[in-house]
Amino acid sequence: VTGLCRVGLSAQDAVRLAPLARTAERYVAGTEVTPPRAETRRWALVISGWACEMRILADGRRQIFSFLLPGDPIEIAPGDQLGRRSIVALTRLEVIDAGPLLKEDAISERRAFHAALTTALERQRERLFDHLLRLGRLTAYQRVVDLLLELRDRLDEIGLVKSESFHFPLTQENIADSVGLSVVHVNRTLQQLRREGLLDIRSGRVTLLKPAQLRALTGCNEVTATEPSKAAATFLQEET
Amino acid sequence: VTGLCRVGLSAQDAVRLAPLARTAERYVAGTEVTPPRAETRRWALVISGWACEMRILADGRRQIFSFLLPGDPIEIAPGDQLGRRSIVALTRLEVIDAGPLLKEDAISERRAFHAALTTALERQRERLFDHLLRLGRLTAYQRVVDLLLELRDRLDEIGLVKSESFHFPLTQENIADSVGLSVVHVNRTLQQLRREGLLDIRSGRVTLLKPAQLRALTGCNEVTATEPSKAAATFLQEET
DNA sequence: CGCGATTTTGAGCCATGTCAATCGGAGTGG
DNA sequence: CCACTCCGATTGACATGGCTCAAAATCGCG
Repeated sequence: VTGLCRVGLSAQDAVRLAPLARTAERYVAGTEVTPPRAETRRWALVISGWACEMRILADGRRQIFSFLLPGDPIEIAPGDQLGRRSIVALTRLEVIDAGPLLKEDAISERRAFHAALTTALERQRERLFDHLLRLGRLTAYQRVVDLLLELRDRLDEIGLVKSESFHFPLTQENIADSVGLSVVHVNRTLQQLRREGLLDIRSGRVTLLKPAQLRALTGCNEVTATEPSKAAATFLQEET
Repeated sequence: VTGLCRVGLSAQDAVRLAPLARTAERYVAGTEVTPPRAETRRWALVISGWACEMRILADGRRQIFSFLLPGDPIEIAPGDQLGRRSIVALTRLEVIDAGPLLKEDAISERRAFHAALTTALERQRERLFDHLLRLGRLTAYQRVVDLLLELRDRLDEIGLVKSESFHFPLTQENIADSVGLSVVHVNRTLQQLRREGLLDIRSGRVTLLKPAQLRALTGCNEVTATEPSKAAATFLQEET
């Protein structure tokens, strides 16, 4: 039920829908979430654990597109395979099939769930853009910080952050595969952050020691909506 | 009508829906496609010209998330602004509002359009993953080639490629903003490709001289679905 | 206690960025 | 038709961030 709450459902709706979520699937770290059998698209929800959306290249290198935390929806299309996009558990993982929830009889609960799912998917999409920017325009140092801050914020929303500290099961290799760096360089970057006293990262736990300064590091991508930057204004000259 | 065809509609459906597409908006290169007035999400279609989905950073740097070609759907949410994600015309651009098409009375036409839109959006999403991989795991040389090949294939689908040659309005700076490189380095990369006789790019036109070799360059991301690579198998050990 | 997975270190290299200048073509006004 | 301007493409010199390779040190776990 707590898992359902995390999707963005009210506690009431979550309680009512809970019976439908009996069918939790479990995965071990390193296994792939099974794609749909038929031609149809499949929907599921992460209840506990971490997973990622990734692609594996022929030469063995990997690119992680996104991390999936409790409450995140999973969408798997029939075409999604190893070479395209697969969902892989990074820890022990609990997932429930969203099919029954979407077909729930009670209109209001179904509506609520549908709405929650839609906004969650929308936010997932936004995160892809953030990630694109991270890979395209940020420095290694900034990429790592930016990723950690994203994860902090997402975990915070589902109540898994306590005084800037949270459980962190990612391997340095996972981070590297996400932010497009080599493991060695991720390691050096983390060491620098430690040395500077900005964060503490070790044995499955991260603590942000100076959150404000960390945010300032990647703050270059914050634009005050009320006052578009001069550069932007230059680029977007109005039609004359 | 040709524009509508490009969305993936049959010629018949396109003809029937054409009257609804009278309200074409026109934009000049460099202007932003206007976001929705209200709280609602807005849907539109590119009829002619090129646009891009981008974000502008406070320091003036940009990241292009995707290029939009004729037939591509545009989705603009209320939250999308300069600092987040904006749609900017790269050439003269014609766009029609998809609202009326989605509300068309005739069921079958509406269905057809809805289906076309859905699959187009799905493919757009897939392209984001390709782009993520491009930025995260490919070399400068490969990134440029991979991007050009994507554009070639998309243009080919809408009949704008003739013997491996197509109109190409992108500036080297646009390419740089897309693939996350500096303009200077994009320039050098293109020169190398020219020198090697792989492609001809100049004055708004690209010709792929050796398509097969170009594809081979980025072929590292092709995995035969029937035979997952050994590396993948290693990573995805089944539960014991 | 020992093994595989992960993290850490060091050395050296090269891909890519930065800065700054030049060049070329298209439009524009005189 | 010419001088001027502006934008995009091009070049060279130089700096450096991040990669590779290879080895060692640690950690987690059975």
